[in-house]
Amino acid sequence: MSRALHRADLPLSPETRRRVLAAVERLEYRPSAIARGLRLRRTRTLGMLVPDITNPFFPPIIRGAEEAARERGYELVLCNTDDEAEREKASLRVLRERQADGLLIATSRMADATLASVRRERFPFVLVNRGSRVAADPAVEVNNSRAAFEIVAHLVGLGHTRIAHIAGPLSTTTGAERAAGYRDALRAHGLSVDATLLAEAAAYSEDAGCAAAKSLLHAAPTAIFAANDLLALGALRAAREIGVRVPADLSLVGINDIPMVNLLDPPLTTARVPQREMGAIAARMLIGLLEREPVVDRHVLLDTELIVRGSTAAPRSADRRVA
Amino acid sequence: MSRALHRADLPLSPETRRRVLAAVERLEYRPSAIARGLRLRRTRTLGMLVPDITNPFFPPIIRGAEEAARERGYELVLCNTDDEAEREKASLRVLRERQADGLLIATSRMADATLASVRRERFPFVLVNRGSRVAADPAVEVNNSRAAFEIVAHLVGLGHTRIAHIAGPLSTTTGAERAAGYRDALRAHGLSVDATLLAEAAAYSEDAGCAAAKSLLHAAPTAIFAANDLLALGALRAAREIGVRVPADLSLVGINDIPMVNLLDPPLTTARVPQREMGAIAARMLIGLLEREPVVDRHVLLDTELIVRGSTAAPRSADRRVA
DNA sequence: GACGGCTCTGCAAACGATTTCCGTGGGGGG
DNA sequence: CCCCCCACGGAAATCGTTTGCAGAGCCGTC
Repeated sequence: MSRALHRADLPLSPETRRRVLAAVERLEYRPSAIARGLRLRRTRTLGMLVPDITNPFFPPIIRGAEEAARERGYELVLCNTDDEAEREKASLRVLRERQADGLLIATSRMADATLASVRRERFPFVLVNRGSRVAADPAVEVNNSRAAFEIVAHLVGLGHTRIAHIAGPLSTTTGAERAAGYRDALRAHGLSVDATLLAEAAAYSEDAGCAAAKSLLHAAPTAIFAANDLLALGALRAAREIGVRVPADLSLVGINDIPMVNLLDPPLTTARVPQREMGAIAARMLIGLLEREPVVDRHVLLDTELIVRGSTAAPRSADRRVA
Repeated sequence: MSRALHRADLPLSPETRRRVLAAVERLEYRPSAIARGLRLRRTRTLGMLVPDITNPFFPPIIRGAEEAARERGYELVLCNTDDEAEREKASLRVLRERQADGLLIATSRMADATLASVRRERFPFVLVNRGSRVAADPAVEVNNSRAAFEIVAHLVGLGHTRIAHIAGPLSTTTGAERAAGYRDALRAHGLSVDATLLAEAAAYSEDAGCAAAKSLLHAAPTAIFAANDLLALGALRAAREIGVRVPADLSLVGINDIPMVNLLDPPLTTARVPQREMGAIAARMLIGLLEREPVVDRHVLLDTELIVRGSTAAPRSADRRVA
């Protein structure tokens, strides 16, 4: 029976196969994924760890992964970790109990110990939107330094010289790489790196962005490059509260191009991350590893696309110079 | 063994139980949810159907459901249906194969046939943010007519008399109920219902809202009540494109209070739906049904809370009258 | 007519946990 | 001294699928 359904390679007369299929139809036979999982010790299920599905950055990644997985007959099971080690461990336990075949890890700062334990147990995984200290870990990342470089170049091109940066938590690879990219870009454009123009946000949240922006605004930057859109939104709120106009007094840039930032007033200039694609590539990579396909490129770097909108403009001094 | 772990009621000396637990610890024994599911024919898994996780309305509902489920030892498996009958059927098949114990159905317009088949097979389910023709179906809904009434009352209180409505798809229960509530509220305030001030959106999307708003603006309303925030965002875009100022020329209200609408300029007046709570209540209700608990209230109606922000103001004529 | 190569069928084992059933040994009560 | 009950250990059945193996037909060839 299962021979007729699954093993196209086995010799089997067309007539027999047809009869089996007819019986399947008639009895509305639905194989039990549970029993199959028990026997095969694989469930065609991928576990995905995200910090928080409520963060608009993640849903498109999830959908991308889900679609790529479904194309190959895999399902996706989601776990929110809230970036807490406790929840990470609990999620891992659940996914292991349910026999997930592999893991997509999109938590920006999973405790190193947790990641190490996954690695030690040889549980297949792919990192999404983050790297790790271990170069051999398969990962799909954004070219953060290049994104930072383009953003700084855009601001410099508009005439800005006092460009501040709200860094993401430096414990995350994205936060660290973007901050490094910011510094490199400043130097590449002959600008000095001023410590008063650099603040580390406590988290990738609007509140943290607001707090960081308020401290930065004392140093009177003409532009702020925030490490992601949520931080930029916080900075926008801070600017409003203090009475700084965007973009007249302050240009603002984020990263990610999450939904709705195009509807803000002013609409946010940002670097678009191909989220769906990122999720899809990661899922395909993981499935490739699981099925031991030969040529799996274990490290993908995705480029961002700078989307210039209304939140960036020439600084006032430059205006005057032109006028 | 399983006696020691699961059956607290059975007689067992404390010493023996302790020894078993110690062995479990030592061997790092992790029971396989797969094998247990096969034997027990229940998996402590809830399936959840949503149209699109990318729609910011759903993630908080999902998290609420997930947390309530986890509290009782259940997991949540998510399926996006994109409101397509095909995908709905496929998702149902997957969830059945994987032996989900019950379903949370948050798709606004699941094909009646699909819902009927679930009902016929006595697959336990709870409807979320929607009702159904069959009154006996357990559901957690929003008091849509009351929400619509409050919104219209707010606009009337500001002095508006030409109040338009962008209805959601009337095939959805939310769309139909809100449109009905809008009409009732107009009549209750002594205003006539004008067909030119009513448009049905093709979908709950920003684009559909933009298109509907453009057609409505010909009738020169002083306020638009959109059936949800995404539609309101579309209306906002339409107003901007046409050069109508919000709220000076046009007041705008949505429903849901999805994230970031408070950051728009102007921030959106809307009716907040307790999304997390809705998800949590639905999950608890479903688990109650599954475990055959006696007193399960099969129909919950949640109230919204009107959040007045900057997108609503007195109409210009009223301004003049007051001045 | 025997034999080899097909196709097909049926049997049985395994996957891992739960549950039930039964047997045994010891201790306490009658 | 006998009997019964309790705590515990061990064995077996079960869930539904996959898969290996053995054997039964059947046909064609030598």
